[in-house]
Amino acid sequence: MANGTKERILTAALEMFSQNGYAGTNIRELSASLGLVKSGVYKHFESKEAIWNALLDQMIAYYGENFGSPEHLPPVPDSPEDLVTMTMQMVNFTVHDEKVIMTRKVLTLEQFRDDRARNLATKHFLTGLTEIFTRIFAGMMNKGLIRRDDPSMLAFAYTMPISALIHLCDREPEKAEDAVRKIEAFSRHFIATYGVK
Amino acid sequence: MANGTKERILTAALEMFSQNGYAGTNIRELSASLGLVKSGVYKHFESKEAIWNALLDQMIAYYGENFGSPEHLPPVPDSPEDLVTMTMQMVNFTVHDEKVIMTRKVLTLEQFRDDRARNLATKHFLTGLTEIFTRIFAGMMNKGLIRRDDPSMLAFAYTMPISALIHLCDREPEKAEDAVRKIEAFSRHFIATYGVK
DNA sequence: TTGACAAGTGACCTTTCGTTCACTATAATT
DNA sequence: AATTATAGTGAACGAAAGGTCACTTGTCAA
Repeated sequence: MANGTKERILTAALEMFSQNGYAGTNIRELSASLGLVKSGVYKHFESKEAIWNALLDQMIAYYGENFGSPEHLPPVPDSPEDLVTMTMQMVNFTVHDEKVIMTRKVLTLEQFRDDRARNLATKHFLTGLTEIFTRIFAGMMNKGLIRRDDPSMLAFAYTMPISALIHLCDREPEKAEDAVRKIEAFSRHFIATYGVK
Repeated sequence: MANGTKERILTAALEMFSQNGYAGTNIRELSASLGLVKSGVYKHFESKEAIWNALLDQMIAYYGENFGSPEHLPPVPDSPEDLVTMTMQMVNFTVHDEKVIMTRKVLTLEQFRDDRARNLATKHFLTGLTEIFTRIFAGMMNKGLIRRDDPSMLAFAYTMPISALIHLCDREPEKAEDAVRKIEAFSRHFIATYGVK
């Protein structure tokens, strides 16, 4: 006993919420997937909503630690090819990491119902990505790698098409390979457009 | 009697599904919002799933008629400013039309559960938009308005940031004005980048 | 006028849901 | 050794879900 069941419940909840949404998930299945009976869950959480809130706490904390913090910023690329490489590393991680995939799906499914999910979704899908690449592009402009321009506009123009293809991977995983290739092609096209010759 | 109740049910279903999702919607509330009792709904649809399927049929047909058909393509702009104007017309419509908003939300919420919703979501959010603007940019290249380049790549690069901000409007309607302004700024930046001088 | 039918009602059924509770087994504490 | 806390069980509960059915009512065709 006493074996991190609370964590296992949260993991299972993430999995089920990301597949069926909050309303489409029931405690019976959730506990069964952990090999225990549904009342056992209530020894660790007082309600379904408490599970949801704890999961959101965890997601918010995870995001803050891994994406929201300034010290976790990727280094400024040294060459156009470096930007492509760095981008593809990030993309390959985010497209294949199960936990990150499920987090995106949950935020997608609950963004209209829960305020915290709404806010985190906007960070995850829009402002967070843009902020990271604003710094990157500002750095690359200083290094003379890309033409001087509004770095936040470039970041927006760069990250949103990539984000759209990441969403496609979540929706149709069998298209993931194509999507990743398309991202790389887009990245090269982007650097060809904005890079200095 | 006999007053298009079937249509009214579908309208109410679109509204409720787009707010609470399929699983989060119940027939009692749905019928109550139409001023009738839940068994009345079953005179028009044999089950909740039948409502869902009919709604999807309707959404697919609507998309085919208004976006998927070649004859409904917007004309090729005659100037860079024309592209901005046309874009903002489309954006202002899509961001404010209740039915279109609710359709996007439903597709967002059910894309992981229902195959037809999945396919329509990809069309709606990705391939459909890209195809339309591929033709537009090809036409603009022929007119010498923008530099020769891969039109489908440009269409992708143009539509996805716009799409991301449209999703933001769905998620946080109070930010809609800002988002629309940002779309216009992006559109101008895009044409400044790819337009011939 | 009557008969048929479509549309809507209200009571009811079954299932499933989230949640509670008395109880048990185990491990740690005193 | 006795006690206490923790984690888990299984039965049960009330509410809410989707769905059925006998019945009523209004409309129109024969």
